Amino acid sequence: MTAIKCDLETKIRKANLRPTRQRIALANLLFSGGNRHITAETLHSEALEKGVKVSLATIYNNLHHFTEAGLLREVVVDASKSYFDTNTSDHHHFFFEEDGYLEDISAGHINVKDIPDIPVGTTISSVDVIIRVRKNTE
Amino acid sequence: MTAIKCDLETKIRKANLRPTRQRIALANLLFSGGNRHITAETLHSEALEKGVKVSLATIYNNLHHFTEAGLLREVVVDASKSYFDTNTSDHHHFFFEEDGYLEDISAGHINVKDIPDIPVGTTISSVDVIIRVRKNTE
DNA sequence: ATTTGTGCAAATCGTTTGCATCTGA
DNA sequence: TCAGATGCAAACGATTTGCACAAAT
Repeated sequence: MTAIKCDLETKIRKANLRPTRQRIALANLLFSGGNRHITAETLHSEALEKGVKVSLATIYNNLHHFTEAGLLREVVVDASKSYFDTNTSDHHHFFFEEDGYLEDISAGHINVKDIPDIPVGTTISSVDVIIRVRKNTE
Repeated sequence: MTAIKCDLETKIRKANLRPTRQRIALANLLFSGGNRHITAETLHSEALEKGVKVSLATIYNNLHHFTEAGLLREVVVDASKSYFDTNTSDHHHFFFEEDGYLEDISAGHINVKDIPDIPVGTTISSVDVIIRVRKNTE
């Protein structure tokens, strides 16, 4: 427990953030398992379930702080809510439309070739591939 | 003018929609030029500018009707607002992050290869490639 | 002591909905 | 006639903000 906490504290400190009780708890939920895709709401209820008292405002604050610090990556797949991905490396996504579930696709599994020229004075900030998947209607 | 109107009316009729004054006016704004990327707000103000009286609710209704009818395609690039594309063919997008501007990339200009297997019982509903572009900071 | 974070409730923004009224077939 | 469209205003859900209080350095 101390080990994990220490790791998280260092991680948080490196991001120039103060390791507060709530922040550590959220980091713990986010970064202790494998890769995760969460929304503010799911993280909030998860926190409450585990007895961590945090307000939604704090959830949003920290999701944004973590994102700015490069600890999270925002994934835009749904017009109505924001997803955050704990996998910040270069990769893509399956999006299961019915249940709003995301799954990583490692960058190596998709070849994006022949990207057209971009306007002078601009830089590519990311190339996002989203494969939307639906259950068969039979 | 009649020619255009007639074309639009047929288009609307084929979509099983009634060619009402507002609907025709909106279709005219959407489908008379080349390919366009619009939001509810931009379409609304454009309509008002041209003296077409339409409520926002009607704009939303019709954007959705047109989308369901396959006359428009929704593009999810920005968590805070929805874009609709008059180009419904298979293609991708540049997204200029600073000004929220979209630009088409024809499907032929990007090769997406080696798409991984999708779960049994599911079908790919679309493969969206978004190249996010930012102005250089110099 | 000073700066940063937190929680609450109110405010905001895009979008949707309910309902009375109008309009096209 | 009458289903389908429209407009308005109210409702909505996700996100944000303002501000008083609490915690970290």
